Amino acid sequence: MTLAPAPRDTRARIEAAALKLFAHRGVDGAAMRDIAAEVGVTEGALYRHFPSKEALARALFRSRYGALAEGVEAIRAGRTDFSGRLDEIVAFFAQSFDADPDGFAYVLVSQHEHLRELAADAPDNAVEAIGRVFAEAMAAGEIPRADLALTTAMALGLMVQPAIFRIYGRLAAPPSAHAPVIAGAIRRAVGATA
Amino acid sequence: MTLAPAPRDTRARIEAAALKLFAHRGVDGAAMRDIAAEVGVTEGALYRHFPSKEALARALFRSRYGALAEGVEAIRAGRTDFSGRLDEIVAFFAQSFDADPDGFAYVLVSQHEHLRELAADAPDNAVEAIGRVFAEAMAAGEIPRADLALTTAMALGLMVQPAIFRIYGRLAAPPSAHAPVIAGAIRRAVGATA
DNA sequence: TGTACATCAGTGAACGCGCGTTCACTGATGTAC
DNA sequence: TGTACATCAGTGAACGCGCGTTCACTGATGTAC
Repeated sequence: MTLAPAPRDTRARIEAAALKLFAHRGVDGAAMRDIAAEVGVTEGALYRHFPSKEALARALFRSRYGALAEGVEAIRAGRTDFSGRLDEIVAFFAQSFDADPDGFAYVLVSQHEHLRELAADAPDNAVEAIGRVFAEAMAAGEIPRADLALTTAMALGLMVQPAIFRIYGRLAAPPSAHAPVIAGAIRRAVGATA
Repeated sequence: MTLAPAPRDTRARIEAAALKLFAHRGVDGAAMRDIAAEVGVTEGALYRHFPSKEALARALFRSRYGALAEGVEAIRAGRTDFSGRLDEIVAFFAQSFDADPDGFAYVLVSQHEHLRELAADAPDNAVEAIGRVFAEAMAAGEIPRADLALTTAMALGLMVQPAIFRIYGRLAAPPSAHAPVIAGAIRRAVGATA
C-alpha cells in the first residue's frame, strides 16, 4: 500500500522550500525547478498554488515583512513609554530572526527588490512603524529632537546589521542573545534621557 | 567627416554603465544587451574588455569594496586615537557615497552575492578593517570591552543604514551632512569614554 | 616615404541553454439524486 | 447504496523567450624594413 499524497500541506511546503532557496540564493538564483524538486513535486504543481514566480516571491515577502510591521504596531499599541517599547521591539526582531531565520534573511536580502513597489505610507510598513515610535518619543521629550529619518535609520541599522552578521556566520550567538545590549546601544545612540 | 570613435575610454564607459545598471536593477536585472546599449556599442564589444558578465560584476565589486577597505586601513595607519579614527572613517564612508552613489549602492545591494566568495580574512576586507579599529580601542581602554563582532556590526549598521535610506529617498540630505551626528551616535552606542 | 603585415576594438548575426510558463491528461475526492 | 458528474491537485512533456556568449568579419592603428 502506497502512502497517499500528503493532504493539503503542499502549499505550505512550497512556501517553505521557496523561502529557503530564495533566502540562500536570492530569487533570481533559485529556479522554479529547484523549488519543485525540493518539495518533491512537478513544476506544474507549483502553478496550482501560485500564478507566477513573482507572485510567490511577493507573497512570501509580504507575509514576512508584514509580520514585522504588525509586531511593531502591536507593541506600540500596547504601551506608551519609549524605553519599554524599544526593549520589546528589539526583542521582537531578535525573536523573529530566531524563529524563522530563512524568513528574516529573505526579507533582508530581497528588500531591495520589493521595497520599491511597497508604498512608503503603506499601513504595514515596518520602517514607518518604527519611525512613529521615535517621533512620539521626541514629542514626549523622552529623546532629544533630531532628524527623524536619520534617527530611524540608525536604530534600524543597529538592529539589522547584527542579524546580517549572524547570517554570514560572523556572530557566534543568535541576535536574541544580544537584544538587551542592542537596545541599550540604541538608547545611548539616540540620547534617551533614561 | 564623422567623429572618430572615442579612443580608449570604452572600458571606463562600460564600467560606468554597468555600475549604474547593476546598482539600480541588480546584476541579474541588467542584461549585457542593456549595458551595451547604454554605452552605445555592440554586445560583442563588451567581451573585448571583460571575459564574462560575472567577471565584470566582480571587478566592479572588488574595486569599489576594496577602495572602502583601503580607505579604512589608511585612516587606521594615519593615527592611533579611536575618536579621531572614528570621525575620519565615518566621514570617509559618507564622502565615498557622495562621490559615487552608484558604486556605493552597488556594494550595498550586491554584497550578499559577493561577500560569500570574499575570504573573511582577506586583507582588503572593509568589515575586518573596521573590526580592527574597535579591537584596538578596546585594548587601549578607549571603549569598554564587549563582543567585538557585535560592536563592529552595530557601528557598521549605524553608518550603512542611513546610506540605504538615502538611496531609497527616505533621507533628505546626503550622508555626508549627517557624518558628525553618526560618529557621535557610534561613540555613545559603544560607550566611548570621551 | 611607402608598402606589408600584425594587432586590436569594434560589428552584426547567430547559437544554445536555462528557465518560467503552459497544457492536455489522470486519478482521487466531493456532491447530487 | 450506487451511479454520474464536477472539481481539484497533481503529472510530464513541451514551448518559447531572454540572455550570456561566440565567431567570422572589418576597418583603423602601430610596427618593420
